[in-house]
Amino acid sequence: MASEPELRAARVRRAEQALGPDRRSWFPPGFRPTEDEWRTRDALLAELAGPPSEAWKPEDELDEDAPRVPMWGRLVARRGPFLVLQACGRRVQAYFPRSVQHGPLGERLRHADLGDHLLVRGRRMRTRTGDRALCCDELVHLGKALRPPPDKWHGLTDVEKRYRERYVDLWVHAEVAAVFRARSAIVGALRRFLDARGFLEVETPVLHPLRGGATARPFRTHHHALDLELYLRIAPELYLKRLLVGGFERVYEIGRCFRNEGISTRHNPEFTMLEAYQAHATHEDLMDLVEAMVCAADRALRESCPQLDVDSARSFVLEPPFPRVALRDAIAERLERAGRDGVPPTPWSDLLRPQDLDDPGAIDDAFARRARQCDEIERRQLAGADGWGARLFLLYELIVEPVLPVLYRTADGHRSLPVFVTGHPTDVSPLARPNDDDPRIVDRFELYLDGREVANAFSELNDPDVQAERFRQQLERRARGDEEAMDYDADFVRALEYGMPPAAGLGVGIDRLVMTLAGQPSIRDVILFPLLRPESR
RNA sequence: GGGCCGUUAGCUCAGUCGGUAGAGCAGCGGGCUUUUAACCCGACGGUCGCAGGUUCGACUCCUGCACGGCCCA
Repeated sequence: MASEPELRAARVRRAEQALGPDRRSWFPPGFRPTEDEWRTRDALLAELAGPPSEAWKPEDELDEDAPRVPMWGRLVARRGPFLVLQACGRRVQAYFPRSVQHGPLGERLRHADLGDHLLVRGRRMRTRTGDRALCCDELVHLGKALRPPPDKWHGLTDVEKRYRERYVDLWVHAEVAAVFRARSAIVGALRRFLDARGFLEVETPVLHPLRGGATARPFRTHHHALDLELYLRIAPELYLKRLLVGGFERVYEIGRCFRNEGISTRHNPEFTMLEAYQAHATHEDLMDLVEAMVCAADRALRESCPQLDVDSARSFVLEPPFPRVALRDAIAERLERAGRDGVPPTPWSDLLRPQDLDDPGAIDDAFARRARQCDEIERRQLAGADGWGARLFLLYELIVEPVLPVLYRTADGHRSLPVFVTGHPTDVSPLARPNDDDPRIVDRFELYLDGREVANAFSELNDPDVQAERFRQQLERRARGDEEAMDYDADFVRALEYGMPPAAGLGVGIDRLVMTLAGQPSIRDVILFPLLRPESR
C-alpha cells in the first residue's frame, strides 16, 4: 500500500470510518468561528510565541472550570496522544487524555490523517517535559486531506515541485511563507511612503495597442470583438506621463508588466514594477526619494519579519547617502583598478585608457581590436552596438555592472554599498531628457543593490518634437531587426504637444527589491507562482 | 544559446567493478499511550525520467530527447 492511488484510497477509507459515507461531512461548512473565537485563537498563537504563564498547569492540577480555548488548523504531526496543529505558521499541541479516547471522538482521533483541517477545544496544560498543550475533549473534522503531506522532516526539496505546488511549500516551510509576508510588508511600505508624499496611486492599461515605455519584446494577444492585436504592457511609463499632462503632478502605479524574455534567477516573464512620476523634479530629486524609500522598505521588512534576520544574510549595507557615480567615470575606475584590490583584470584595460572614453574614435578602435580576440557571442554584441553611446553602455554592461559590488564597498571592505550610476548615453535612453551641458548623455540613474539593478529613473523628455524624433529612431532600429525597439506612439506625442510639465520618473523592480532585501537568491523565491513549463503527463 | 549537475517507492535519499532494487518517513496491521523527527513489532509498496544503442546481462556504459537546477552569455 504505497502507490499514489492507494494512499489516496486509504485516506478515503479512513474518512468513511471516522466521518461516515456522506462526503459532505468530510468537507463541512458548519464551523464558522465568531469574531471572539478568532481573537481567542490568535491570542493563543501569540501567547505560545512567548514564555509560559501560570495558566498552564500539569494535567492533574487542571481546573475543571478553566476556559476551553478553541484551536483550528492543519494536522502536521502526531506523537503518542498528542496532535500538532499548525495555523498562521505557528504550531499548537493538542493532548487527548485516555479518558476521552473512546466513542466517536476516539474514532475521529484515530482516523485523522496528516494534512487534515481540525478543530479542537481544550484547557491550557503543562506537559511533563514542560511544554505547553491544550488538554482537549473535543475534536471536529473541518476538511479532509486526500493527499499525504511531504516528508515531515525534509519537507519539499525538489525545487520545481516547490514552485509548482507552492500551496504545499507555503505551509510546509515557514520561512517560505515569511518571505511572502516580507514582500507584502515591503510593498505596503512603498505605498505608504509615496502616499505620505502626496503621490496618487493610479491604474493604467495592461493591454497596449503599441509597444512602448521600455525596450523589450512584448507578449501579443488579441481582442476578439474589436479584432485588435494587443500587447501586454512592458511598462506603464507612457500612460503615467499622459497623467502628468492631465494635471496629476505626483502619480505612481504598482503593477504587473510582461516581457517576452528568457527565465533566469533575475528574470520572470511577468514581474511587478513600481513607477512613480513627479512634476517639477529632476532625476536628482528622485535619487533622494528612492534612497529614502528603499530604507523605509527595509525598516518595514525588519519590523514585520524579525525572524528573517536580514543582517547576517546580507553582503551589503543600506546607509544613506549611497555613492553616486557617473557611468563614464565608473568605466574609467574599472579600467584603472583592474587587477588591483580585488577588482578582476579585464582585457579591455589593454585596449582603452580612461581618458579615451570621451573619444569615439578610440572606442571604435578598441572595439575593432577586441572583436579580433573575443568569442563569437561577444563579437555579435560588439557588432550590435553602433555609435559612441551604445558602445559606452555595452562596455559598462560587459565590464562594470558585473563587478559593482567589488568596486564600491564599505571602508572595512566587508560589505558592498548601494550605488547610483548616472549619466547614461542618450542613444540608449529614448525617453529621457538630455543633459544640458553634455547632450550625449541624459539625466538618468540606475540604483544597484548588491550588484542587482533595482531602480531606473530619469528626467523626462517633454519636448514633443524631440520625442517624435526618438520614436522615429526606434522605428529605424525595428527596421534593422531590433525586436525590442518601441513603436511610434503618435498619441503620446500629441499629449506632449499639449504640454507636459518638467518631471522626473522612477521605475523600481519590486521583485528584485524584495529578493535583495529579503536575501533570496532567485526571483522565483519572491514570486508565488513563477512561470513554469506545463507539467507533462 | 553554451557548460556543468540532477531525475530511483507518495516524500527524503542510498545503490560498490555491469549480474533481476535498498533505507528512513508517510501509508497499512498490531502494540504502547505525556509525545517533541514519539517509540516497538510485522507485512506492503518500483515502467530506476523517456527512446534507442553496446552487452549473455544495463539503475549502472554510450547516444539522443524531455523536465529541472546552477553557472556563463
